[in-house]
Amino acid sequence: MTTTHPELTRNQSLVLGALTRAEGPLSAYTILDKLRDDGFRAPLQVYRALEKLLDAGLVHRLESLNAFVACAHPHCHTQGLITFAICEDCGQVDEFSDPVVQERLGAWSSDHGFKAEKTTIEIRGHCAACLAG
Amino acid sequence: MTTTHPELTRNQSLVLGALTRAEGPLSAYTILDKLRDDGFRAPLQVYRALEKLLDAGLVHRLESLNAFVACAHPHCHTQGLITFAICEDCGQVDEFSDPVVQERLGAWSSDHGFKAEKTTIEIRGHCAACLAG
DNA sequence: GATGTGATGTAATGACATTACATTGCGAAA
DNA sequence: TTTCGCAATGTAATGTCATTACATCACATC
Repeated sequence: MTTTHPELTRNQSLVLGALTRAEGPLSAYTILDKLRDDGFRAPLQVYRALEKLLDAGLVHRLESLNAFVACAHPHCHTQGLITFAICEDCGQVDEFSDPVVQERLGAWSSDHGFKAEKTTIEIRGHCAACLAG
Repeated sequence: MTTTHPELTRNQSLVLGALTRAEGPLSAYTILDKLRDDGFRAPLQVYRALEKLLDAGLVHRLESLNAFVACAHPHCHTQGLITFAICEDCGQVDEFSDPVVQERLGAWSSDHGFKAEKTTIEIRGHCAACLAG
């Protein structure tokens, strides 16, 4: 079994490349600036590519930052519920998945007849490296 | 012992009032529009009031909506970690706190030497009432 | 009365995202 | 092969969210 992503278009590859090279989240407009030399001119070119990459699970959106980051585990199937730990000093993002958290939030939803579509968990703080500084 | 909030200024009271009357999240600009008749003219008047209300724990910011909501439990002390369940149909927001979730995220932070400052958990979906619709 | 501080008023700008519409490239149906 | 349809793309304009900069006011303290 392989996780077959649909072939990426040129624009999608460029955006994914920019996010992968950057070791941290980028805003759509920052991506746009990085891709000017590749012919990008307008925000929509970035947002359209991001939409597909998000659907494919290759990129995540960080709601508390209004920014985007390349998935740390692009080979795996889309995980269930991902938590992001974001360092406010260096910008690094750690991505992990806790089954107990997922189970507890799922239980609340069940108990309340709530149908969850998308769950965001983001921890803002300071990573070990920066604390050691 | 009582949780004494500093007295609210006129602008802060107006903003809190608008959020309390609205039974759901409001954007800063929506609040501004609602308070035109009370003399509000500029976004900053709203954002300044929101800042204090957020600090006091009387209002929450929903990151995935870029909007604000009056706290459902304004009498209690500031809770630890609050999860928001947001209905995409009716806009209603449920607010709850799960100690196990808090414990698990805290454990991850400890394990990784990460110092959490602020954690966001938001579940977007459809509430029971709207599903019954 | 002079001074300092926190709240307020106003304008301008910056940052993030979407709508609207024209065009292009390419595969399938005729 | 031509035509049709559709997805991707290009471009401009606009909408939405948030902050910076600076002037003013209210009021307590000295």
